[in-house]
Amino acid sequence: MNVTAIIDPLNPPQREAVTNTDSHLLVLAGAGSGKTRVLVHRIAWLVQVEGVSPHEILAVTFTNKASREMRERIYALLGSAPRSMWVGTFHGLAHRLLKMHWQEAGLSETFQVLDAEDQLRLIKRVYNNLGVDGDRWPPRQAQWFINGQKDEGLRARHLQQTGDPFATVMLQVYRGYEEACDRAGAVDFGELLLRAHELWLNKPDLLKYYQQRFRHILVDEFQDTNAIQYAWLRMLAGDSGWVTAVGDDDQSIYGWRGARIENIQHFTRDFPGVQTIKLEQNYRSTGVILKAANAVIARNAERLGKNLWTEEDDGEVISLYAGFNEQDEARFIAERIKDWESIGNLRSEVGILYRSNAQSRVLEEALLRLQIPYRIYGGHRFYERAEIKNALAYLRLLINRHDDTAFERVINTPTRGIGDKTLQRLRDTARAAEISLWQAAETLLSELPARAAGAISSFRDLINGLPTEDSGLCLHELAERAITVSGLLDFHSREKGERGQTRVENLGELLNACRGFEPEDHEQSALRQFVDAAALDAGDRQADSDDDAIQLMTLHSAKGLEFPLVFMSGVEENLFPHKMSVEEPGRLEEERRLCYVGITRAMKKLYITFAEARQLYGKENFNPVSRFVRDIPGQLLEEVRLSTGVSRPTSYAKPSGGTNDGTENEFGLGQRVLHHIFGEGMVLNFEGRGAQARVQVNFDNEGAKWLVLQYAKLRAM
DNA sequence: AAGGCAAATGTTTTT
DNA sequence: CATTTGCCTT
Repeated sequence: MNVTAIIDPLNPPQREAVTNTDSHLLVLAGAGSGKTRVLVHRIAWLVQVEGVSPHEILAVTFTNKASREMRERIYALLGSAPRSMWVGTFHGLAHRLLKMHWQEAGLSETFQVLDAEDQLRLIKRVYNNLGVDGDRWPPRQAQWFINGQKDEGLRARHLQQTGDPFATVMLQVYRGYEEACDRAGAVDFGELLLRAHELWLNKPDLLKYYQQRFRHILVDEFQDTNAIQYAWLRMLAGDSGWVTAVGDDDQSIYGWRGARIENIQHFTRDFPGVQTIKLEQNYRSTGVILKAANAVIARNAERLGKNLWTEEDDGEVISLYAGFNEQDEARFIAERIKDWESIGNLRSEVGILYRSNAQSRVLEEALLRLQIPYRIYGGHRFYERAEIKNALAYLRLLINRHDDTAFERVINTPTRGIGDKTLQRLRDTARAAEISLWQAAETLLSELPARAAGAISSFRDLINGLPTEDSGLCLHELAERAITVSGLLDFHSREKGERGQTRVENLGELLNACRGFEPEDHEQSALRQFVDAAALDAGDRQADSDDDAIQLMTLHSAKGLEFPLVFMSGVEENLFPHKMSVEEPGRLEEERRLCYVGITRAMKKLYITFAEARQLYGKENFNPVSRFVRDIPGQLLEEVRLSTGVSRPTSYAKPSGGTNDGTENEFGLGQRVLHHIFGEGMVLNFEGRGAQARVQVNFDNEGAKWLVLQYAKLRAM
């Protein structure tokens, strides 16, 4: 195989990052600087030039999407699929380890992965058992607490008892939750990492085996690693493994969920002789966009320091638009998109980004009005939908009758007359006798009232009567039987409104996924592997990528993507940076990095928009433009002038008829005005007529005020 | 067991 | 404001 294919498409620092094999490597890869390319080419280099066996390589990412992409690109470059290489997410690899060594890890062979929803349910049950008041201590807070501790590698027994009532309750819940998980053979996401770490900690022989095996460890998005992931990596590397960490401190936006940007510094400290390589040449954006991004991020104090540059031209300036409210902002965006389409561009080349999901609504409405197809990211993903989880629960019961999470989920779905009372009895019995709910149901059959007993025994017969893994049927046939015989399909189809139909469609989609599923190994049944894969992969948010649609998403989910045309919307103080983050400097820096991420998504043209007035949670807010916009040098920005005579949104329309005093002609909505005391501002709203006519103005320095027109002596500007 | 109503609650999200 | 949740009723 030729070396040139590996290194020819690389610039000098990329080449260095690919070929340097005599030290640990820290690759600081700016946005759009070809980081995945470096990872993939480095793997190819190791295999084809250095003669490293794929067997000795472990590459780890954060998302399934990233690991899929890496696999595909390795395959494309090497021309073969190296089966023995471990490529996956932290959670996926940990899961794989725990499956292989379930005994050593102290798990049951059929342990189940809990997703966030399952976890919360279980926590609520622990609350019930312990008699903890859910109103005083919201279960979500306990979930947050537990996950946070696990991210740090801490179990309940590691935590100190303090006088703080909150901490005391949380600790109590954490303990109860750990017990409940153990009893149920359930493992949450954080637990996967924690257990995998402890597995090596407690079984030095196993650790030694993996240390000797994985001589080369490559980590993507290193800035997003949390404490336990870092500890895991460090342990695996030992004294002999070579680590390549690729990341960008400027794109660390997940600190709030445990990611530790400091791991980058720790890496250079903990691994002797780390070579640091910066990738600063950007292949994505115009000069203007990069200069703006650099200017914004430069104001962060805690940086390793990088400056993106490009060989491309400056390109178009960034357009800044001040909408007088969020509807106007959205309308502006939709109109610019119409322009974009009208000159023959694709809609899929456009991304609309926002800080929080709540902002998508108005944007959607505006797009709908102009009949622009869009796709919105976020919300529930495929394997998180109720109907899909119900179907999977039946499949899980097929594999393991003692899967209590699954049992609870479908014992009465579709409803078969097993109420809360019966279920609580099952739980109590199961807990007292340390048996599964399934077993408890068997035991209680004779004691339960006839109706409940009948329902339970028919449920048992139903599950027992379903074809199993070794029935010779293939995966999708098994699944189809399960959802039809159980009555689940029927149940969901009967749901009223559009919902029933979507749910049936989704169940059909699930069968499709079964049909297309390719099992990894042949030791386990396809069914088992499918159920596990579903637990670890939430599924793509939307399947059909062939239709040409605008992409709407939060700034967070935009990381890693790029669009020729980008709208960054709602760029206002208190929204972005979010008001929850402005107090602490550290959190503000993260917001700034988020802004940097947003700007660098744009390839050709960037619009930044904000609203002078915004309805949020039923209250009107007047926020000044974001400080981040002020950080962008003026010559890179062009303020889009409001067209005169902006049409007034219907919600503001006054009752027609009567004489008009002419104010509407003099001061239109969005009109800039000057007041002798308050200075400059923008007209937001009108009220009343004649002598009572009042006008609402958002002054640049004084905020929004209502003024009586006849006294205010406003001058149009 | 389903429907109706009041109350709570509302960054960011992957696994 | 609007959506979700939990509690209550039928």
